[in-house]
Amino acid sequence: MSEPIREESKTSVSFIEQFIQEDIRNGKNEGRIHTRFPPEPNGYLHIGHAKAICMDFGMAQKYGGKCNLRFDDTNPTKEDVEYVDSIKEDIRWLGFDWEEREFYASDYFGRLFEFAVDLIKKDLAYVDDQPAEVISQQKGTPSQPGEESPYRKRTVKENLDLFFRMNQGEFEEGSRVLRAKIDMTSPNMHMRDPIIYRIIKIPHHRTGRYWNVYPMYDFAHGQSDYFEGVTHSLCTLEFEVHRPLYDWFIDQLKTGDYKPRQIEFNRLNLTYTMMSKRKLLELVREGRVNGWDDPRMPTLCGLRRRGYTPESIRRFVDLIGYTKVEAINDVSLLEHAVREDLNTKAPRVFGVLNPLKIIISNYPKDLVENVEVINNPEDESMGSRQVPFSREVYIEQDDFMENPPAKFFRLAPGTEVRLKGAYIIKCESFSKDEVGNITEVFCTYDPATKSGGHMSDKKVKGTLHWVSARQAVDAEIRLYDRLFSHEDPAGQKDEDYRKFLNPDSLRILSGCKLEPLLASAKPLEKFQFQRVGYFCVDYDSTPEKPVFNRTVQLKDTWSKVNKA
RNA sequence: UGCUCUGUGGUGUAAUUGGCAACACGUCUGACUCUGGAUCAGAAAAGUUCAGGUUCGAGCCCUGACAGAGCAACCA
Repeated sequence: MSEPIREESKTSVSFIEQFIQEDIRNGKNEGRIHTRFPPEPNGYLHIGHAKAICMDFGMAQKYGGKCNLRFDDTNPTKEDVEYVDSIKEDIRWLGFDWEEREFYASDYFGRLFEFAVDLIKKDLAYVDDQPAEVISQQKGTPSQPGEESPYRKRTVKENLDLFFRMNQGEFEEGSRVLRAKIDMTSPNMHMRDPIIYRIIKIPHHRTGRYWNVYPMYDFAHGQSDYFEGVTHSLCTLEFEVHRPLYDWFIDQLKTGDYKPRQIEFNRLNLTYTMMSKRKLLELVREGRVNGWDDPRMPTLCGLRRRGYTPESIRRFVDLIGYTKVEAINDVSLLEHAVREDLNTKAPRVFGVLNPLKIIISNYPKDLVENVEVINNPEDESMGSRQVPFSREVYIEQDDFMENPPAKFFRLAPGTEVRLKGAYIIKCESFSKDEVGNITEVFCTYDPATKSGGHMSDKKVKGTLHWVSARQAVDAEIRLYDRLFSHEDPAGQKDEDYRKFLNPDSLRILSGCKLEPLLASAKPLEKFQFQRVGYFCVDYDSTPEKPVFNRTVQLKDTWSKVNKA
């Protein structure tokens, strides 16, 4: 027998990978492959970042290179150590390792400052004393060229003096900036004398009050790549127009042949999902969700708590691919990826969400039997377990119908069904309360039909999952639905997205009945409740009060029966 | 009105670099019933934004339109 074709060999090679292969072929940068993942520590990582992480670390892995983790911490007004820690945890959880290469743009503040001084000396940078609005006005518009600042012709000596004094804290925030001297008439706005240093007096989370000037993104990113020996700087599409500036700075800086290269790819967008860090922060602050790790959030910690596996997220990223098209990916593909993964990993267990009591009138009152049930029919190695069975059991409310339609194979007056792993029972009668709700169903069982017994091959139309009433564990189950009811909340006008919030995104069911072994389930353990869906034990679960989050629903094909 | 990028079934991606447009998700059929909402079998669905050109042959090359996105933070 030949080995099945490896998943990897079926996947096509992205345009980025083609560039990388070409660079290796040409012996560029001695054939080294070195990437980096550069988050700004101003929020939690979400599934969009997972796409970048998989690319950055994935390419290094595949081509025997390295991938650095670098925190892009050039703006102390927005950043915090809280985020640094969560980012590291989430990358590890996803399954990637930066080894000892944990870097910070702030590590390079000294060298960047020197480089800026260098540019000043070469008359390629100057201090501008104008206020922000004036500088912005002089920049022109995308269709109209800008005009030069009156300070553009300052002498090198004066620029040097002012820049040092800016850093000594002599001037107020906003009073002066350092700009690169490039071309105010360039068709590319980013080349119109970009601001490269600004005064900020808020302490930095790592360097404290040491600096009073901080480099802008464009002045830090490429250079940091260069300092670290990065060869391929992969980022998202919106940085495409920054590339000439990226190259300009590195050309001023580089001394040998080595040069990093920026390549852009498309961002991950998901239907019904909002990925803007700023807006996610708003949802947290306004209390519309219960924190960054609320299972409805698209954050990695939210998905983790919801029961998504790192494998399923990596698989999803692999499925959607990397291109330059602004795509909106269907969440159903992500859901498919989790089902696919969990289907093989999550043991099947009995859990009844909406219990209906069955009383088996001819079953001995005090008898408790243990019946054996397979843990995963797709994987024998997962073994089996014992489940207690007794005279009173719960089944799912919608597994019983008083007036069943055609093709309803479950329990109804006069019909027989098998209780999975146990006996065939027959419905004899049922009782209702004043308002007409069915309260109890009375059945009889046939002792000869026990699973594995001599009459066990008797045919019945349906099989139901159940939980023994006396031994059942009462649990709380949280059903999560999509946070937004609009397919593209992120595409809406800034403040509009709130009106697409789905009021039913969280439903809490209490009094759910589970089989006893689930009382000792550990947080983050995953199960498939037979016929109901995939569930994950929540962090705040206790043996006294187990709490389960629904990871994802099974595909609902049984509803066809109800429609008929 | 400028510059940069992008247009392939409903969605996301392929197409050995010029050779019968393929795969996945989704949708719809059907089979299977000691639960597996799994699995299996099948179907519908694009002629590649449009118009020219080169070629025996174009999704791919050329020209010109059209459409969408990004760019005017002392954010990243």
